[in-house]
Amino acid sequence: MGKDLSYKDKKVITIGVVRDLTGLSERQIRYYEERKLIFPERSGGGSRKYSFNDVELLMEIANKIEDGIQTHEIRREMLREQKKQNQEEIRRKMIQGQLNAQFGLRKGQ
Amino acid sequence: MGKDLSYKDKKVITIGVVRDLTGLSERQIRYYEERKLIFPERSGGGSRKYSFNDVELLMEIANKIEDGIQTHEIRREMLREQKKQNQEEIRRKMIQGQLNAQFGLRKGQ
DNA sequence: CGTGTAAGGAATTCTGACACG
DNA sequence: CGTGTAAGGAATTCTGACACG
Repeated sequence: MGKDLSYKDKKVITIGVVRDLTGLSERQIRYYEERKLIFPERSGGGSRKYSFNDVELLMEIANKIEDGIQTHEIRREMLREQKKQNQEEIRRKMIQGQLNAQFGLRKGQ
Repeated sequence: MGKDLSYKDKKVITIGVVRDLTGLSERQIRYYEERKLIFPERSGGGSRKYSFNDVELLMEIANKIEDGIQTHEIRREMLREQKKQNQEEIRRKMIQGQLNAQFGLRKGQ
């Protein structure tokens, strides 16, 4: 149930490493969070922790900003994409439900 | 040429996160480095950085130590494994070389 | 041998603010 | 709006050493 997100989605990278990986400034990285484009986790002491996916996302964000797109516009784009993907997932699950009802695949035993 | 080591082998995780991920103490993690079982990179300021592969390796090491195997013995095991893998790689490359010679596949145009 | 710990210092990160434009 | 920066503090990490066993 759900794919193995083990590496790419695990939030383990501190902001300094993200800075080195992306070439962005820490200021920029924190600002994109403030604008709700990126959502790091926090360590017990409060340090931000990012995933490799976050790193890739940050680079996409940086590209769009260079193209003059504003953060709130980027945010809308991202929300739209997400909604589309959620609906796809719902559709898949409904189809799966139909199949299970038809052929009676039960989970557990 | 060579596989895409992009995530699993990238050294981006600081020791505190590795501690949380493995359940080992920082002392243990540093000690296994001292015994040449693990090889983190260093940031500019000198902080250790580990890969997900390192994290997995550390858990294997911890298991062996719990089984009473000493670090120098673990080290020998690892060297043996490495040597075996290197030889496999050499063999593969030689075979590949033969095939290229036979069928004249040239690289570049 | 493998690990805990206290010690002191250095690198890292955090937040809120002022600045520019 | 997006980003730089100086400021002060807190969390993180580092090394070398002493301890136990």
